[in-house]
Amino acid sequence: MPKQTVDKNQILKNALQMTRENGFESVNARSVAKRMGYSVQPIYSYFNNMETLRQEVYGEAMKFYNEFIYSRLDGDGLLESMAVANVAFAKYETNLFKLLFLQKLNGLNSFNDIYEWMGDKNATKQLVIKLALPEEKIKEVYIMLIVFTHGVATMLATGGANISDEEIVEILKKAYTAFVKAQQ
Amino acid sequence: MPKQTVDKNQILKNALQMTRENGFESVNARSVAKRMGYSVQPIYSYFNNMETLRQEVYGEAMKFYNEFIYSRLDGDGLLESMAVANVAFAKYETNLFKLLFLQKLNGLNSFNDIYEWMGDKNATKQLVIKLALPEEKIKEVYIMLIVFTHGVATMLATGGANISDEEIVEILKKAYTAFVKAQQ
DNA sequence: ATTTTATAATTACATATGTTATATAACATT
DNA sequence: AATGTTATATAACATATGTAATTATAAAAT
Repeated sequence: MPKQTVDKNQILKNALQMTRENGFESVNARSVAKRMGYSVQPIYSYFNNMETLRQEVYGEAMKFYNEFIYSRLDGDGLLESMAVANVAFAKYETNLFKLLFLQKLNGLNSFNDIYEWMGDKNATKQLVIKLALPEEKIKEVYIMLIVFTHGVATMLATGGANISDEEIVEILKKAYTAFVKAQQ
Repeated sequence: MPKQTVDKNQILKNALQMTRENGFESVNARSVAKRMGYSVQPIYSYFNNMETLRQEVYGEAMKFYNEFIYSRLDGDGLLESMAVANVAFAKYETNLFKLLFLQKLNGLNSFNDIYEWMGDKNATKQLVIKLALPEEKIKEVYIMLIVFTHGVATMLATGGANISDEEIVEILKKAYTAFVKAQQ
């Protein structure tokens, strides 16, 4: 048999990269195969069908997102850095952002869920002390800021907008301050 | 010749309706023709190609949006009603919202543009008086609220979320209050 | 009544993509 | 070395969609 030259990880890596560069829709059997210099056949030996390949790419994208955000978190200003990182993701990884957050969100049924889903309990505790506010109020700041951040992020991802990083930080800071102040 | 039974307006109306019900991607020559009980031929006599049909559907969607929002504006609480109406649009006209606001926004280059684009100058004047704040600060409230609103709207449109209208109004009110308070 | 012509239906062709069937070649086993 | 096994390539088929060519039909013109 011919040497085994293709491997599943390489396929996923390439498909993820294509998603980053040209969007999720650019991922199809022929395009991935062509990019890798192979035929489509090997793809089907590693994945039952394109649907499952896409699901795995989605998973890789989510991992990428988590690492992206995590690497940018700052212990001192967890909430602010979380917000800034998310917007940066939307700005610099637009195609991944679209895939993960503008297609179909995992079941989100109340704003409370947002907190449960994204909330970092450690950050909450820190803030309870730092801001001298009860947990309930911190939680609210959290939720409001996430929603606001999502607004900025979406506008950047869909608007082809050209807003500077400085302006982004500024508006996020303003929002954070406003939400904290509202609780005091 | 056979009676002229198809007309351009009917085509657009049906395509818009299909967009509302099943999403913009569901609009193609055959699907529209089938829905109307005709062949695809008449479509091509009214539109050079599907691309232009889609552009006109986009225009109709925008008209629909404007009427939707406009009909829900309340002179007393212009900003708040604007926010609530936009979120309602995302919730109840999800497919139109996706088409208009999650695909490609018209060139948006700074947050100032948001105000220029959506801002209602009359509302601003009213608020300058009502809140006793200078125009610059009202403008900022405006921008912040639009961004926040867009966050809520997007989450509803993409999340298959099931957030009650009451909860929506509540969180929007909170945001508005916070942004106003921040300026005082 | 016949012819013309506008309108729509049918058919056909092109391309993109998913997927499967077949062929080929390299390696393993005997 | 012959045979079997398997990874990959190639080719083919299926479906969806855009679009153009051809045909059918009914209203209008003559």
